[in-house]
Amino acid sequence: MTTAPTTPASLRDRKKIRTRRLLQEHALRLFADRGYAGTTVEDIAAAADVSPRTFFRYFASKEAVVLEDEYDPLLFERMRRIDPREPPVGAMRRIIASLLPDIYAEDRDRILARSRLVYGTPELASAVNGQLTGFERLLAGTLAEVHGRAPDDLEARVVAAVSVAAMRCAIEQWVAADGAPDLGGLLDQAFDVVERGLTLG
Amino acid sequence: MTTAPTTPASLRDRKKIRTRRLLQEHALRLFADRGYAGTTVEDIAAAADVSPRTFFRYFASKEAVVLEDEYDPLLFERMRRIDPREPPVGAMRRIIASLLPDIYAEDRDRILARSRLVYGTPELASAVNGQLTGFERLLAGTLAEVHGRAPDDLEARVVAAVSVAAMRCAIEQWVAADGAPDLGGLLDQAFDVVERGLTLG
DNA sequence: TGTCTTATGGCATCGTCTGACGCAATGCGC
DNA sequence: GCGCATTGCGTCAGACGATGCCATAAGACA
Repeated sequence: MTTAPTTPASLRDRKKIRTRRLLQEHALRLFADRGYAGTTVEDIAAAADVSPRTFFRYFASKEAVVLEDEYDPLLFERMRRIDPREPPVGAMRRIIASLLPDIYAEDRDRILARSRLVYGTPELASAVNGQLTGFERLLAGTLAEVHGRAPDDLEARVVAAVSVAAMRCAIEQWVAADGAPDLGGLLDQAFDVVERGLTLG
Repeated sequence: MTTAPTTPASLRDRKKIRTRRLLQEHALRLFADRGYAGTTVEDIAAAADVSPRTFFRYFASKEAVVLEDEYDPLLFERMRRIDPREPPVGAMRRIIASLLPDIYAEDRDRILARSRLVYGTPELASAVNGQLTGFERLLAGTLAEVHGRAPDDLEARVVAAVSVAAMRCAIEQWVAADGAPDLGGLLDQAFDVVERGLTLG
């Protein structure tokens, strides 16, 4: 994932980054140990050796510490550059496929663990849906703009919503199978169903 | 909506039904007045003249008082009777179309008001997504069963997820336009996009 | 070193939600 | 009607998430 070298800047900034990472790591460890509901923000703060108040300065909510995702911005960035002549679904496939290898190489296990936690915890699953909705909205807007349609165009929204839904299915399946099958293959399968107009093979 | 006459049964049961309805009505009224966040469970309980503790005996959460929906079971029921030879999307269209007139006639305004509240309140929007996920899962299971596939079949899940997504888009559009366009027409438009493999017209 | 900025901790508070317990209303067999 | 079992409800106490406020400590900068 060729994380940019990002000079640590000042001591202050380095500390902030460190605290943030500490909080997230301890949180995920504790969640895995005692479950999400069985872990309080106080526990996490204590483990990271900061006050509970400070936890909420880094994360807007207990959920946020799990949902923070560094890949969304990347995906957005690429979406914005879609060629209007390219069929929407094809574009989605291509972009995801181009992002996947990097993610796979570097963060596969971390993402898998986090996903297991998310899908095993109703509250988190619901929250991640909210996140996907945001993504969907942005995607719909981009699609509408690229194709010269009104910002709230129904067809653009459907394309966006359906693409996200297909993607989500593939990922869920992947997580459910403990990351055993190739995610790229599952995504292809899912998008194939969509492209042939939702008929069962 | 030809609500079954359902004899009121015992006095106790009638009281329970009454309290439940009271809580829900006052809640929706207060939410409309002061907003969702601006209304506390204590307010609702006071308006309905019960203790806050009692509120939670009727509704599992503050959200639940909004999300309670009497149509889901109906939709489920019809889904279960799908003919395997019928294309899945066509079946969805047909079932929804058959349900719509009744809902439209009786509860259109109530549903519209509730939907406005839900989509205008991020927390509720997220919660309703969770509800849709449940519906999606059930639909996927039914589809898989009807077509003789494994319960977690990816294609069945994609079909379910995508159908629900398309439906959701149409409804959101309908609500955003204040119920002005015909919901049936929007649903047709949305499903058309899906059936032609997600190409923009 | 001295000063300005900013991150943090502590405290208080609100709101959601849950468990425990006792009381009162209802249902029911007589 | 009467007495007993059932059950719905209010009260109390409390955990937990989340936020505002203020004092203080740590880092930035000259």
